Amino acid sequence: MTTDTPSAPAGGSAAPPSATSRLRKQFVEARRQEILEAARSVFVAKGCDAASMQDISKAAGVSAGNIYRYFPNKDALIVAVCERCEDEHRELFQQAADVSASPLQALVAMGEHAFETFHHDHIRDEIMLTLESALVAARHHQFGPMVEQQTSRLRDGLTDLVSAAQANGEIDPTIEPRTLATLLLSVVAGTQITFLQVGGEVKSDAVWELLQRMVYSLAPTE
Amino acid sequence: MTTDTPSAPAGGSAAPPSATSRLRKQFVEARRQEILEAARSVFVAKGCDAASMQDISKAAGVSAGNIYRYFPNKDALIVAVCERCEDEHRELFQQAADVSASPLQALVAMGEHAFETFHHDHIRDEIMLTLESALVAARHHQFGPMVEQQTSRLRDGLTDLVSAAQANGEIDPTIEPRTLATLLLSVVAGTQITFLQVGGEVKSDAVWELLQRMVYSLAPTE
Amino acid sequence: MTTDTPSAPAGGSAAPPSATSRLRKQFVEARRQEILEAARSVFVAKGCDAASMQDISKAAGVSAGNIYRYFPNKDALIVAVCERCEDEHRELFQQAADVSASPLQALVAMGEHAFETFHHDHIRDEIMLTLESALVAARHHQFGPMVEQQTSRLRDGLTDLVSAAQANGEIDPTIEPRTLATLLLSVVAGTQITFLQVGGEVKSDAVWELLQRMVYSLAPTE
Amino acid sequence: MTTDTPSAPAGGSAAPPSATSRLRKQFVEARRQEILEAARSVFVAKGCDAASMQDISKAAGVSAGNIYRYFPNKDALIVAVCERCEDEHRELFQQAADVSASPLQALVAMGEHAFETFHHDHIRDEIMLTLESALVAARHHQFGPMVEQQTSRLRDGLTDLVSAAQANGEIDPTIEPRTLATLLLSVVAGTQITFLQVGGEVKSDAVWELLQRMVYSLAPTE
DNA sequence: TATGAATGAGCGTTCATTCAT
DNA sequence: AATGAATGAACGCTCATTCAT
Repeated sequence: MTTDTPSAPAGGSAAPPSATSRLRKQFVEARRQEILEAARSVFVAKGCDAASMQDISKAAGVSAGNIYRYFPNKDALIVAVCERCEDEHRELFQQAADVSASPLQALVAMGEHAFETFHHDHIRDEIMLTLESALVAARHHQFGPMVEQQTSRLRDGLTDLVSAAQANGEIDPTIEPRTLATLLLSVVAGTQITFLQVGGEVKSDAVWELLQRMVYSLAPTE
Repeated sequence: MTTDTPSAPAGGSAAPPSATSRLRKQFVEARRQEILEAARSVFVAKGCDAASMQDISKAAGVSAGNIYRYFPNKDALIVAVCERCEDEHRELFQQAADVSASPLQALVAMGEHAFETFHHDHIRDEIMLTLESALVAARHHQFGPMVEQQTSRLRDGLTDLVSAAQANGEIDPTIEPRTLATLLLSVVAGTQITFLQVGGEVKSDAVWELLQRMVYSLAPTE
Repeated sequence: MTTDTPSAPAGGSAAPPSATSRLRKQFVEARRQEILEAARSVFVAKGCDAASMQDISKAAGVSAGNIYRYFPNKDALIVAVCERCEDEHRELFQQAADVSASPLQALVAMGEHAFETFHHDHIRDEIMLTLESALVAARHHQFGPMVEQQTSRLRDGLTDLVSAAQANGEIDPTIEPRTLATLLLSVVAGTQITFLQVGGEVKSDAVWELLQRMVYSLAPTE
Repeated sequence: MTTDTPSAPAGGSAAPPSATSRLRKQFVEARRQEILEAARSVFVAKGCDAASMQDISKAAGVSAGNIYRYFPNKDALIVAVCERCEDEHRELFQQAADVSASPLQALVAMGEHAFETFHHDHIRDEIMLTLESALVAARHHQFGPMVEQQTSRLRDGLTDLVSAAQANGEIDPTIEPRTLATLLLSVVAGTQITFLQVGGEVKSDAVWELLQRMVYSLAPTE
């Protein structure tokens, strides 16, 4: 994660692109992503509030002032990092849905994926950033809705899957799809919090096994 | 040359000190609570880190410096606020356990209570404070023991209840008690997050109904 | 409240003054001295700047606000403490002069006394207060002469003694009395600084022996 | 000096940092020295404790926060100022030793130098800073090693010189070298204090003459 | 484009001082 | 006369942000 020149393989140092505006745009975007990545790691390590622009600039290998060429202020950086997190989550869930044979299998694949993350190296940090993100969003929300709720979109996707599973005869059709979607989403989020609070002692795999059993119990009764 | 013992000696002449000191102590405690309440609201509104002592002092209607008469520093304020929250939670859960006839009923009563809170007036604030608390604890391990202990104790209580329910023939004994306890705890915490993220749109009661059904499906198979 | 005759002022703070203004005045003075003593010990322990009024009030066994009945502000306290130090020094030196048979013997007795202090328990603290006092005086001096210089008076006394010793045929009369007085004074003050800087390693007695020898070498040559 | 237009720095600092890092480094070092000089004058005028970073920043013509680019905290500033003083002293003493023919001559040259300083323009400031430094060191043992080491080194040097003079037959060999070294050091330090206390009235040259006579009296008896 | 020196506002905290009791 | 709660102005220090280079 050290600073290296991302886009210019040849040449002495990080030379600014000069030729076409297209190249410049690529360069700018690449630099933006570098900074975003650095900010993410610092936010995770120290918290959004405690992280200073100096910290981020050091992690990104650029000067502090230069960050302001790519983001108008620190808050924008925070929002951008949080958004990127959500994007990643959604993307991964989408992939899980795509490769599955049936709606229920897709749901299971998503759960599998979600609970797999507990074995990641920096899962604690990831969780903290997620919580921080939720709090930031909630606070802004409190004084007036601000951002398109990405969580809602995720929940909508799950709801659709549940409906499909019901249509497919895999889940009891008398269950309200949105309710089950909410519950599933909440188990994942909740296990994260518990994990954070009681440390690695949580056996996330066992929880996932049990959750699967409980979901399967919702199969339609003949 | 220290002061002599301020305890009231025999005789009627020294009447004022005891009476006034009693009133004073009440007053001091009341002021402490005022500050605590103010701090709580500011922590919720801006986050523990972003909340300044000035903010709190304004909300409490005292000078900033004066807060230090009642709390040694900001961290102590944070801890005090979080502890008060946890105390309330634990107390309520304890009550739920006490009035129940069987272990499973106690579990259900607790869930009932937990999901009832979603109808509280300031539930959003409560949730945000809970998350704040978890984040603060996770970041600074100085506060860690406090929260970890309290969460662990709650989880231990739930685990015991699940075991008892298994012994009572109410839950499949092949299930690992701690795993089910973790899952239940996580559903509650997770529903809070979801509630925070998607707003009042979440039908917490329906989630609770569904969760109950899923738990009941874990009854021992004959 | 029960004790009526506050005739013993030094026995700890006990009785409020009630009857005559004469008694009241004694009481006030006694309290003043108590506070002064407490302030002195705190100044010595923490330095004049770092010592807070709270510290002093605690050491004196009175409330912080009450000190202001006896001293208009902290600076006045500092000045009063420093003055008292000087008074003590002068008094002790005076005693040494009184009991001596000849002027030279008086000088030696004073040196004896001065170097004896290095064996006191809290000599380091005493020295620090002396230096602090000198600095405070010098600073005020810098912006305009303020206090009668008590050091000058001491030096005058020594000068007189040297003159007397010369008249007595104990010291070479060609030496300027004031110069020798200054040198003697400086050796004492200087040894204090050295003592402070290099710790207890300084053998003050040996220095005193050597100084004596050097002074005796100033006897008149026949 | 009050605040004037910030874009036109009054006094010495004029050159903005230019292209090469070499020039920049020079500029940075120059700024460091400016701040050090300003700190020195403020420390002398108000005392190390009472001097605020605001005072120093005003005296240096920079913002308070900017000082922290050059010194990590106030303590470091104090140490740097004191160290600079000591460095100057030691260097001058070393020079005196180098140009002397015999050990006794070296001692005399050092004394000559030491007493010459009383004719310096800012000798009062120098003395006050020396005392400040001693007090700070005595109070906070964090600075202790620094000052103690330097004073000890000086005393060691003097002790060696005395020994050499004894070996050279210039001083009575029955005298303990360290004791005489301590006495000489103390006379210089003590004269400084006396100078501070009684003002310019002290005839330091006469004291020095007398001290020389007393030292010469320590020559070995045939 | 990129730098990093510089600023200014704000942080948590302390404390001399005041004043109602 | 004495208290101690309260204040307000600093304190040392940090940091988001700006800007001349």
